[in-house]
Amino acid sequence: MKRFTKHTIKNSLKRIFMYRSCLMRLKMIGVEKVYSYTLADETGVTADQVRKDFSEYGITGNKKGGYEVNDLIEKLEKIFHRNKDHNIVLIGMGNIGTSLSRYNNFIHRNMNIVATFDIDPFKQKTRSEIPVYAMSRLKEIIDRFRVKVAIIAVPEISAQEVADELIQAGIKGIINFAPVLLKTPGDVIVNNINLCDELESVIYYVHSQMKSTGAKNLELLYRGMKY
Amino acid sequence: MKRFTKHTIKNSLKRIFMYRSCLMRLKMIGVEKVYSYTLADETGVTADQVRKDFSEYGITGNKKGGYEVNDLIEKLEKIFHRNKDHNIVLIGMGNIGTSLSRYNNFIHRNMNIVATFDIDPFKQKTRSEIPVYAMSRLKEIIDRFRVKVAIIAVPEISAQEVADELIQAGIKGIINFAPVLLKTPGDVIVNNINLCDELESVIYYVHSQMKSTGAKNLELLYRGMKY
DNA sequence: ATTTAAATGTGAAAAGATTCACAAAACACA
DNA sequence: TGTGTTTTGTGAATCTTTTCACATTTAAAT
Ligand SMILES: NC(=O)c1ccc[n+]([C@@H]2O[C@H](COP(=O)([O-])OP(=O)(O)OC[C@H]3O[C@@H](n4cnc5c(N)ncnc54)[C@H](O)[C@@H]3O)[C@@H](O)[C@H]2O)c1
Ligand SMILES: NC(=O)c1ccc[n+]([C@@H]2O[C@H](COP(=O)([O-])OP(=O)(O)OC[C@H]3O[C@@H](n4cnc5c(N)ncnc54)[C@H](O)[C@@H]3O)[C@@H](O)[C@H]2O)c1
Repeated sequence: MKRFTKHTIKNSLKRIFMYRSCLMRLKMIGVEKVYSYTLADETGVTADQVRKDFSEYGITGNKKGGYEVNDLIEKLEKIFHRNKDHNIVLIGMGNIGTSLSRYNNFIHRNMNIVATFDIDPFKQKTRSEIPVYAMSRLKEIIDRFRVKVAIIAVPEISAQEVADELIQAGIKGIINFAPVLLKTPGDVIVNNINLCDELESVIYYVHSQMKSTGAKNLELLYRGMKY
Repeated sequence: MKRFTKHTIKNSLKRIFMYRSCLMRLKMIGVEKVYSYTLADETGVTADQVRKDFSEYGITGNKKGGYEVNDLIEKLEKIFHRNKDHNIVLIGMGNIGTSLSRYNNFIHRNMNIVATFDIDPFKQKTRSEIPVYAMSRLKEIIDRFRVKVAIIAVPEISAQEVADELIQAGIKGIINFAPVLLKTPGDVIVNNINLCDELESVIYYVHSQMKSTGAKNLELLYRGMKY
């Protein structure tokens, strides 16, 4: 019966990524030293949690002295092998694909979209910094740039088909913007981003809050993490 | 010390949204009846979990007979007061903002971006289906359309400032694409979408997997939900 | 009408995540 | 050098989520 395995990223790991991106920001504005509660404050978790997370991943600071920002970033980079560049491909140069291809923050974090692909020959002629290739050249480019991670930004109907092609070409990780759950082999991770669902959940929350001032019903559905 | 409350949406509620969008899709392709394992299969969770979630929200089906798709959708709509339209505003008509403003799926799910805003006077002249207003008209429009939810798609540096203006104007829910944690009062929910972090976590996963074939280290960091 | 098979629905058990609480370390200052 | 203060690091306790297991219901088959 088992068709595929859905990998869910541990909460603690997600938070570690938050800490990292927060540290980069703090570094940029000249902060040199942080305490567990500094990071807590910036990321919306508790200081206990920050320390517990660090403990889980074997990251240590200085008793009383907190953590050196540079040192901490370096430790995280090492643990997450993020010191080298990563080549990415993007499939589907439509609305969202084009905007993602122009997103500078990816590059700032050593993630380079080296090539994009589209079936539409018209899109392939687009003047853009990153080349837009025909789908027929997928494997060639993926091999050449040793790409392991891809972004899917094609319509829902084509998403599974494109995922299959990508996996065939050796891709091991996918960020999927199409609102479908892709079926992939166990060794290929998929991270689905469903913006409609995200927006709906906010609407739902706002609605619930407006209805029940008594927070009785709300309590049931939401958990407030205080700090 | 407490500055704000971070609301995290319950996992079960997120899954309920997945079930819903999945049911809509199944309905479109003509499916009339589903079982807990059908939904499990489509959404990547276990059948037990689907039933447990339904149980939590008081949704029932027919023993042996599964669930009627129409009936189930209706129950979800009722519970989530999603039968009426919701007006949304979007701030920042740059790369991602523009692509979001053109995203059809929002409308298909009764979420209408009624107006967009930008400080750049040039952007305000853009020919687009949805009007682009100056920030000075924020409160006026939000009041007129009774908007409660906003999308922030402005640069990191301006995000907090824009959030403050929105809250001033009566907004109660925010989807934030800027990679910063917004500080908001307890009754305003924020859903942060951080695409860099999402992409990084995929890269991290792929890397770990390639290093440790023994799955020993992996086991520590990822949890595989089978079904 | 009776049996069989296939689902649901839900307490109870297990696993996982968060918070608590406090000992240990280290800095500051007398 | 010693005393007080601040912050880390981590087991233990608590709280939440998921999985298990099975009684219950119902549709279909005989
Ligand atoms: N626009 C948004 O803001 C937004 C937001 C969230 C999710 N999405 C999702 O992202 C996907 C793309 O949305 P969009 O608005 O950019 O759509 P779009 O139609 O503007 O772009 C889709 C692109 O994919 C290309 N394409 C189609 N089939 C292909 C195939 N088999 N191989 C390669 N390329 C192919 C098309 O030529 C087109 O350029 C959809 O699944 C949508 O639901 C979009
Ligand atoms: N481009 C992407 O694919 C992408 C992906 C994820 C997240 N983001 C994030 O989304 C945000 C926008 O990214 P972008 O690439 O669209 O940037 P952009 O520069 O293309 O667009 C930003 C827009 O916001 C407007 N703006 C700036 N300050 C404003 C203010 N105070 N009030 C109103 N409008 C203001 C600008 O005029 C501009 O039109 C950034 O925070 C970015 O990190 C972008």
